[in-house]
Amino acid sequence: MTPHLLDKLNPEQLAAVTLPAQHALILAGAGSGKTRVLITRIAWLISTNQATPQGILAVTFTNKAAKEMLTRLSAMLPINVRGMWIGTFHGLCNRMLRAHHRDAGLPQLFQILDTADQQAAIKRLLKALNVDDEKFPPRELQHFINAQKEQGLRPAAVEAWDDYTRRRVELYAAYEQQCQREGVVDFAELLLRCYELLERNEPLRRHYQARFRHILVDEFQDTNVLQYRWLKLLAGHAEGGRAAGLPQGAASHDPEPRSSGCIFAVGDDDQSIYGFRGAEVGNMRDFEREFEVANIIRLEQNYRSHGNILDAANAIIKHNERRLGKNLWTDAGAGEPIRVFEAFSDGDEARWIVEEVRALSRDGHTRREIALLYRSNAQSRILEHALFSAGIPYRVYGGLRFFERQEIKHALAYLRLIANSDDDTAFARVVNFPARGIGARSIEQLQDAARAAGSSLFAAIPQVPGKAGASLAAFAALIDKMRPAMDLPLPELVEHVVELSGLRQHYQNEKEGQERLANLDELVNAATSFVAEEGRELPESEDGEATGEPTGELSADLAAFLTHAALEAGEHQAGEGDDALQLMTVHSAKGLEFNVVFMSGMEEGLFPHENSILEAKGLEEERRLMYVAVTRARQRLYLSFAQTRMLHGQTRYGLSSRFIDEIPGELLKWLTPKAKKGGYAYEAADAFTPSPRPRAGGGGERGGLRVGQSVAHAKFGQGVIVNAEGSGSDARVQVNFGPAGMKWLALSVAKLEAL
DNA sequence: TTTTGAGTCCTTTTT
DNA sequence: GGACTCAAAA
Repeated sequence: MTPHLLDKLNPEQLAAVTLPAQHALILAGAGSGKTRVLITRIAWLISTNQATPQGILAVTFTNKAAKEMLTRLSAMLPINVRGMWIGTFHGLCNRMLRAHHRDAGLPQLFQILDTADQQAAIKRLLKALNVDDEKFPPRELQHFINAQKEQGLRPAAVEAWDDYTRRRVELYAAYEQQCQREGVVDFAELLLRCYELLERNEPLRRHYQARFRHILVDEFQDTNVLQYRWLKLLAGHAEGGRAAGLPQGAASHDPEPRSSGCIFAVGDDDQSIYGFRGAEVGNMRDFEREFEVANIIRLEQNYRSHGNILDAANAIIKHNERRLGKNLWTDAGAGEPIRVFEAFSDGDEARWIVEEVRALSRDGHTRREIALLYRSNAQSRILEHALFSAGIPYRVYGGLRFFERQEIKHALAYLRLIANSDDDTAFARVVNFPARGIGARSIEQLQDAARAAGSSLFAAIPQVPGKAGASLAAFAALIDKMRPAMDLPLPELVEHVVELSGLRQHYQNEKEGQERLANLDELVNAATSFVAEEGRELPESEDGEATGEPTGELSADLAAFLTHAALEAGEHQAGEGDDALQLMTVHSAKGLEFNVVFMSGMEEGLFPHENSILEAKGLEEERRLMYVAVTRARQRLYLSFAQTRMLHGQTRYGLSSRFIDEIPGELLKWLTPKAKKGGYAYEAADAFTPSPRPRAGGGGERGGLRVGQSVAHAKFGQGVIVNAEGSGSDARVQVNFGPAGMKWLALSVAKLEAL
């Protein structure tokens, strides 16, 4: 027992940590010590012998959070956390599927498709079935399939209302067959397959139910339908109606005796920002009702931010209607006001940030403690450019991840082919890369042969006659030649494959190949550190699986590495230890905190993003995102926006974000003169041709129209011009008509009346 | 078959 | 601004 474990907790935190073994819901505001409560709870359960490390399952959403949990836990307790079931939903499901791959109907070395792989697989499928990808855009189909899976729906269970959807369901079914044949699994499939495994296999389900006495869930507000059902299954909570979408109710109390664990869920409905990928805030309410949660504890004291920052966050989130309700407070002082800066252009904004960062550095702030946040990844480029020119070290999270770079994916595809030659996605990726004279026609022949034989592309190679067949056979020979290298240690295997595949040679010959070569070397390093990594989980052997398989331990290394590459694509970052400025999207900033936060791009259409402005639901999610952004800051918060911004090669004119207006004025300190809304916009009257350095205010106007101008339209009603492009007779304006939506109107056609 | 160049669409956020 | 697709030329 570690007596000082509970020392520094406040009464609410203490109550949460030491709750009896019942279902519990902790509503934890930003910075209220949520993670701390979760970790201390685990430590407390173990050190008071209420649970064994093996009896605990703790699940998070990001690898970052899972890793942190493991580190902090091992600092608290003198135990080996290695074998513990702590990880992301995807990671834990993967682990379960690997352990019971046969019961789950998967090959032992099944591969995981990331988003790009999945899209490639769908494109390949559409091509093979001769489906018009104009009518069924791969991206859209991908979303459709994932959405169904996240609802827990197999093709047979999807209700198709129209022909279009019926066809999409057919394609969904075909996609499933393809994946099954190739032995690959996409992200959503990991969860669904694991859920079905537990649901159908009663002994297995009982085994895990009996084992996991305590199930702890971080960021519960981000769970989707399927994840919630998975949790229910593990906690032995019977599902109501089996049919999808049926509200339970009939079976609200346990038919099975309580032979299983209880759920300790921690969440903050105000920080639910993953609705776009199926997260259901409603799960919090459902959980409360279905599990008859007696213990709801609110953690409202914030230990992170100064008062002004917190007041701003509270003021913003108050504009949302659907809330469980909670108000953060702090006993730290009010602190500094929130600084607001208006820039002429995105470039000016970036340069101003650079200057401000320099000043902060002079004042003794560490760069590591300064974060630069933005709404979308595309915004990072201009910031990076300015920082790079200024010689300020920085580190970008997210964006193009290491394992998503093309040269890395190519190398991994060779490795995947070695592990599983049926992996057609990997096959298609590298069969002609580097170029070896196998073009579209040869592939087509091969595909026909494969379809006729019902086999994978690789297996169908001997079927192809002639010259194409010879080239293909040479490729097959190449892969076969690589295979013995599986007996080498992983880093050497990677090195070997980079060499034999001709990738190294290829990039050496390429003009821009230097960086790619460096990345391939980095991949070897990544393999080295992966093998050396201490905290890596060992292959599960408790259920007698994974014995007697022909595959040796080394290929288990390979499989684990490939899994790591797919599941933890973002984890591998160079320059981790440096004192660098932190750049990331608001989404990836969740769960982190910094002394100083710059929130850039505070413009209507960007933040809130124009795609979400129209529906209340979308806008509320944007607002929660803003709430997350604001609450990342401990001492100082900057909000900045630009009047013009380059977006997809076009100049866009922005208004300041409504979220700035939602902060009480007395909390703000304008670093530039505050203009009246709509009034500051320079007139774009010159037929809206963007001028390089727009003048502010004044000047003549044409037809009384300019960005920020209120207008009236006969059909759509009143609105505000938010954007403009083109000139002369091509001039078009984008108008936000509020309830009637966002419209692009040609000035020569639409009759707009200036108000 | 491969390479190159013009043209198109894109972009929200992540495991 | 860039990744990707498709057409024409080597």
